[in-house]
Amino acid sequence: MRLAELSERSGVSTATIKYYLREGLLAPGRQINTTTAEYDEGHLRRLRLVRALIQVGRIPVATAREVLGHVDDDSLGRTIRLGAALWALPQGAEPDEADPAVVAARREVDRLLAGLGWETARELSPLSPVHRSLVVAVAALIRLGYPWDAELMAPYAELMHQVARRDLDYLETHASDAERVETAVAATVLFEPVLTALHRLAQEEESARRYGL
Amino acid sequence: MRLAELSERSGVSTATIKYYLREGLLAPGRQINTTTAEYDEGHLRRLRLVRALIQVGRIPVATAREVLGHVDDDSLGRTIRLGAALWALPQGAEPDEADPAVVAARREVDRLLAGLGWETARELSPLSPVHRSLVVAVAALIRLGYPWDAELMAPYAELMHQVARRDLDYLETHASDAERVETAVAATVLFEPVLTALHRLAQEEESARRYGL
DNA sequence: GTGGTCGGATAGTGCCGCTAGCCAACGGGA
DNA sequence: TCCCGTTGGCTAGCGGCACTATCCGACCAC
Repeated sequence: MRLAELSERSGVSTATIKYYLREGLLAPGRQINTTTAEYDEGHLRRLRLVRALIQVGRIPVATAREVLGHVDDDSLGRTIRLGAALWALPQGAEPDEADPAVVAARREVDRLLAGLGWETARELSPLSPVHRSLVVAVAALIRLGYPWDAELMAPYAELMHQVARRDLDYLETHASDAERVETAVAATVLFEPVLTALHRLAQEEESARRYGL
Repeated sequence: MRLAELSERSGVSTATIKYYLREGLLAPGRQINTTTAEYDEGHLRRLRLVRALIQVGRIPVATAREVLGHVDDDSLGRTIRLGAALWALPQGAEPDEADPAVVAARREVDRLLAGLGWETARELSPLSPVHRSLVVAVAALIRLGYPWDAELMAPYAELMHQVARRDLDYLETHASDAERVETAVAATVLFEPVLTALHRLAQEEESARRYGL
């Protein structure tokens, strides 16, 4: 398969594919001569993943490169690779530790994790980017004056834990060992828009039931 | 309160506040003379909301203007205003109806809503932007070759329905009538990053429990 | 009266995700 | 054998977005 066919089958313009190649999101094809390269089904698959991450998952190109770099890093074990890939995902600003809302948010998040017994999350908490983005989001709610503490978050966390168990069950049944890291990344990034949309639909539905249209 | 104080108390630069005033995200202050305007606590509160929507909720400035416009529209009833505000929220591309993945995704989403008995969502489905973004996200998963049908989504939808019930309970206990629309918008937009972060934390935790660190 | 601050306006900046155009080197069909 | 379309590589440019910097003339406190 050459560039034009890769473009046609993926629906991505040749100019954009060239851009992804330049940015290292897509491995170069097998060079046949100075002016021709051959791409395979793996390239097509990866290209579709890249598009999904960027367009549906709203991940910046630079972040996608980093994440996919970890996915492809054969020098590491599966679990580490996955951890590194997910570690690279979060975006968003650093919390300002001088802000009292941030201090309060951090306290509540730590209390939440303690109450849930999420020991892994607690051990990693000073470092984890996910933990940081949770603190930032909670701090925003507190700053707006909404009471938002560990007791309020706990049931939400339990529900998301149920979601996470389903995610991993899905992973175990639908992905072979070889592709598990890639599938895990896709699942983390692409389930989120689905969850968000279901959340909003559920809000609309429940709101209509309680208060009418 | 004048511009400088509004800036100091909100942590937003005067240049940015001027920009928000220009863009209509913030009502002008009470004009004292040609060169001075007076702002009040309401302006401060709104400014913090705007910042939260844009920075934490990642909503584009133009969308925030539209959403807040609906929140402030006194000519409509509360329910309508809220609906209009939430209607304006979603971002993201239009689905390409010629794409077989999109067709399949739409079919599964419709089956899902029928199975759940979410009649409101079904009635609005051809129009609702949330419905569209769900279709786009599901289509991306299908395009990547993941089996993803109504039966798989249903338990996720039920869980998000439980989340939505909590959201509305929270709204009923923590917001007065007057500020309910504003609170509802804040809740929809700002709970999402919290949920997303909890989701990823739960994934990390569950993954560590199943497979070790 | 004069220095500092105000609101208002305009132009510019930096980043991001492409996109367009050029080039010389092939290579498959007539 | 010729020739024209396509290729990979390269560089430059574009359009949108969220600010940001600067200037200006008006004003007010001292």
